[in-house]
Amino acid sequence: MKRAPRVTYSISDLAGEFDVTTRTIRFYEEKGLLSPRRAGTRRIYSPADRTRLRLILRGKRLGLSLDESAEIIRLYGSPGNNRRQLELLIRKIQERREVLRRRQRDLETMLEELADAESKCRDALDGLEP
Amino acid sequence: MKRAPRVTYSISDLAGEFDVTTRTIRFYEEKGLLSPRRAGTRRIYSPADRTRLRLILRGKRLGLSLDESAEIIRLYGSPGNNRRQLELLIRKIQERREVLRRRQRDLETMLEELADAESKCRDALDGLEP
DNA sequence: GCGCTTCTTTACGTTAACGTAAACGTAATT
DNA sequence: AATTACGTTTACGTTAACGTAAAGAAGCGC
Repeated sequence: MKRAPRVTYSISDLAGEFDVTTRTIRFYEEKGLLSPRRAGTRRIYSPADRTRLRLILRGKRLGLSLDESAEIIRLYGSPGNNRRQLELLIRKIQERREVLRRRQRDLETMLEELADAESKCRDALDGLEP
Repeated sequence: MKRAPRVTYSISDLAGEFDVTTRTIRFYEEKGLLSPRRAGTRRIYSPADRTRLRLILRGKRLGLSLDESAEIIRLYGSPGNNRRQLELLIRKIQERREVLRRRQRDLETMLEELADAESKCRDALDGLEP
């Protein structure tokens, strides 16, 4: 029998890895987005906690508020036993996907516009050095 | 000869169209992101102003700060006469594109995860009603 | 056991991005 | 002329998301 690998992280491990301050991580906990185990008074983070943190930060980069990220994370975690619950959950997920697809289009547009701007710059440069 | 179409918008026109408050639009002006013409004391927005506003709001949805959006908008607007200027501009644009491409990957990942969560929900539902 | 580093809680401060309200001007409608 | 609708400036308030600082535990390396 193999032992479970038993990977854990300290708060500054995670802070270092994701390039945020420990204050930020504690703040997320305060808001209910993380709830690490404790060893006495110290926080011990599991790989699952780490994943959560990554989700939160990714959400932030995409312009989600912490509350929005919190909701998404609840979506992942809820086992959803009841039938009515499950259907509601699916609807919620679909809503989220809609929003994200819209952002995807926003991103496309923005990238195209930037590409356009860049090529215009290049044209201007070419016109400058015959 | 055709007349120029002479399209203009009032502040509440734009507020209505983009679903923001007039306060928001004035705030953007205060920050230097918009500078509409005036008719006496009233603000008159051109199609170009409208486009700017759209850029700003799109940026917001993608998690850009107003300052970041301001920089991007300057990128579009700057004629870039000088050669050194042009090269610097191209570099800036490329930086921006890099960041956006990363967000694109973030978005992909998030969408996949949501799709996954949804199908798991559906499986659970199927297991419930034979 | 001692110093050093890392961790803890508590609490007040800060910044961006607006909200909200007052007090007033102007333009069209009735 | 009075009401209604929309616009203006000025100014203080609010919220999210942390920053910063103080003061004290607790593990570890020698």
